[in-house]
Amino acid sequence: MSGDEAGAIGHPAEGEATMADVAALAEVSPATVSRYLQGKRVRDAERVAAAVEQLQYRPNQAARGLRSRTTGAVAVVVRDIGNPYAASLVAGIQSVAGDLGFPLYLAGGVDHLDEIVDNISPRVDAIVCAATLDRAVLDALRRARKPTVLVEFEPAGEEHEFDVVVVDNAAGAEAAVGALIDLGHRSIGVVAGPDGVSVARERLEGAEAAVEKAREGVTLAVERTDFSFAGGRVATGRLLDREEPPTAIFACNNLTAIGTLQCIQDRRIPVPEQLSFIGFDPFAHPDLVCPAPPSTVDRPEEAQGALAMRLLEGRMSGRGAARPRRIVLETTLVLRGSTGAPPDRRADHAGAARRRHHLDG
Amino acid sequence: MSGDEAGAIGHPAEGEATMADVAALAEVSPATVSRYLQGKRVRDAERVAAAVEQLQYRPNQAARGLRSRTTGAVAVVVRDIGNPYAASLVAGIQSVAGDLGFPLYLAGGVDHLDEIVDNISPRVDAIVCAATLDRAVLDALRRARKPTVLVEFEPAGEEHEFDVVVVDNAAGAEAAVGALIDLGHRSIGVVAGPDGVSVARERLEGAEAAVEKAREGVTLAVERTDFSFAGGRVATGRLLDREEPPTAIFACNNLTAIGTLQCIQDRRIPVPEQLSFIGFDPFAHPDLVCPAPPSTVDRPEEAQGALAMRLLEGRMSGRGAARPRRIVLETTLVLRGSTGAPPDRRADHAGAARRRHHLDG
DNA sequence: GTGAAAGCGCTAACAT
DNA sequence: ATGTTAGCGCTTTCAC
Repeated sequence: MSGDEAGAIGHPAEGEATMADVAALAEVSPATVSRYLQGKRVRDAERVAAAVEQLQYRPNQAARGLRSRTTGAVAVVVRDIGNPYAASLVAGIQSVAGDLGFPLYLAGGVDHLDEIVDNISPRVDAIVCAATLDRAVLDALRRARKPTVLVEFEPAGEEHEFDVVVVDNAAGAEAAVGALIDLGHRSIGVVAGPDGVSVARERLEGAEAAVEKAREGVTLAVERTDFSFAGGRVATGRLLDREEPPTAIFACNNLTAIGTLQCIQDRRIPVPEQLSFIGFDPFAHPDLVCPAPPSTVDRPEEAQGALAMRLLEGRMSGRGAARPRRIVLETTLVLRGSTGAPPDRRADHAGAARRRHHLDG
Repeated sequence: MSGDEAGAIGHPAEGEATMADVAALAEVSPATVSRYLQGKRVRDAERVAAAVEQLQYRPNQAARGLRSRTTGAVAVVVRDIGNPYAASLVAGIQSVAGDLGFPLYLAGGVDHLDEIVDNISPRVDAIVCAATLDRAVLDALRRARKPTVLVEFEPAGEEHEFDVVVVDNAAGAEAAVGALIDLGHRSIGVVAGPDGVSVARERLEGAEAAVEKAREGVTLAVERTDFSFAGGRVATGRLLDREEPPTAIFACNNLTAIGTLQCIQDRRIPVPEQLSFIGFDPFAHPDLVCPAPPSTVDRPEEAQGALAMRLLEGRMSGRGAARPRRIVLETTLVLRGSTGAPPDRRADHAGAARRRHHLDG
């Protein structure tokens, strides 16, 4: 395919033009073309550029990778791309990876994540991992020996050498529970996550911190879940079945929040009149949610992804501190219709509701 | 790194073992190892297997690709991974790609999709494209000269050579509008999509077909949108502002459906008492949606993705018909609380509603 | 700054 | 069925 006549004609009959073709057409050596492509100064840059353009030359990534041991690609690891949080994160990563010219591998699956990481890691220069981490996955990440950034999930109580981009989960939870306390709630239910998951622990700790700061007789009723949709539903049922059910519920992630709302819906509990609600993680369209638009602790998901990708880019190009970096982003508490005063403090609120109703009619 | 002492020790000091290392340890030629790895029959298979295991040998994909001109990877092209439909589809593709051992490139972005396809195509053996298609994207797909399957979106009125996995959009829309007609609706609003998008056209045609079949005085009020969220909201407003507003609305995709519901919510229109609603595409949690759980025409998104990937696998391994295949899946109409009889036929329904209310209280 | 030459790790002819 | 050989397209010494 490469050869004399190809250069002369300007169009290798079939298949891609090679660097040798470009070199021949530009009347330089392949080495010069290679240098030109790497952005180095070259005497006949214009002629080379013209040849590249004329032949529609595209470097062969396999050959380049074989020689230089790079791939020019990045992997993003998530357990379930169907989770809106993961999808937004990936969207954020994708947008900056695209700008940087890095194709993105999507590696995922609920199980065997360690094997998946092992399979993908030779194909990439760097990894973004936004999945709950167990020992096996962590080991796979280490085996990769590639720049890696952990997004949102950190290994449970363990030293590690990776960069990290997280949100301040504890502060977010504290703000949420604090807001409920300020409204007068004294018994607050928490739909928590697994103890082994970093974000679950932090959010629970944040909730507890808010209670401690209040220093009044505020009690927290905690139900653990697996952070699933169904788990949230069951846990909420348990909370509401207690002797003295809470007047407010804080659900610690997006899936359990759905479960909580479904349970509330099933039981036709007036929100926020009888029960207030705050969830962690944004809803796509809160204004369409029953029984009331849910208050949420929102994270900047796309920004988080974008930041992770930029961090990685820095590592790959050798810039950045040698030490692992840890970036903590802030959450935002958005109070919506699902949050109000507890029943025993609602006199004035009920009046306000009536007044609003009048205005509507 | 490869060489005599490596084989003897069994552990190349650093970096990966090469095929030569394996061959030396197993006392066969590299070619035999290569054949073994490709699943061909080899005399000393056990010894080779042992050597592979002992050295933790992982083939170098770059070298393999350079030689064999394959990549072992697949690309999935979507415009916006944040769209739940796209995310589900990708999940379906991912699950079978994982089983087949194909890493997945996620290629996407709203703009410049043709360039993105050009960039990704040399890195993959096959492409799944689930994005609206314009001339530029289509050309990029053709330039790739790789097995390609189009999911959901087909080029607007144009011959093409690609495999296709779609749902029967027209039948789905016809079922939805037919159900509204059967309930007694005579004026039905349609929030349609852009004329250039195949699914938009088909869904509108399906709606029209239902009206024709009815042969009574049923009229369709059509508002075009760009299939966006905001577009759906505006279009719904226009429908409701008409002289004789429709008693039911059919929204032709998931984004416009959200917009429609928001508009309905804004105007506090009772659903389904005064206005019925059906959308195209599933909602993640329909029971939590206000003002009423939306009826929807559901597609088997994950199955669609899985099927596309299997089709591709067949093409890559040379199996399958030479001619392009076209697979059409069925949709499912799910009627929920957002759909009922029109106001002028609600006498009995209102009674039913009252009765239900009594039972609750 | 440039060109010549070597070689990354693998697969595919080819001859045996 | 096996080994030998060549070379995929590129980057990177090295000498100039």
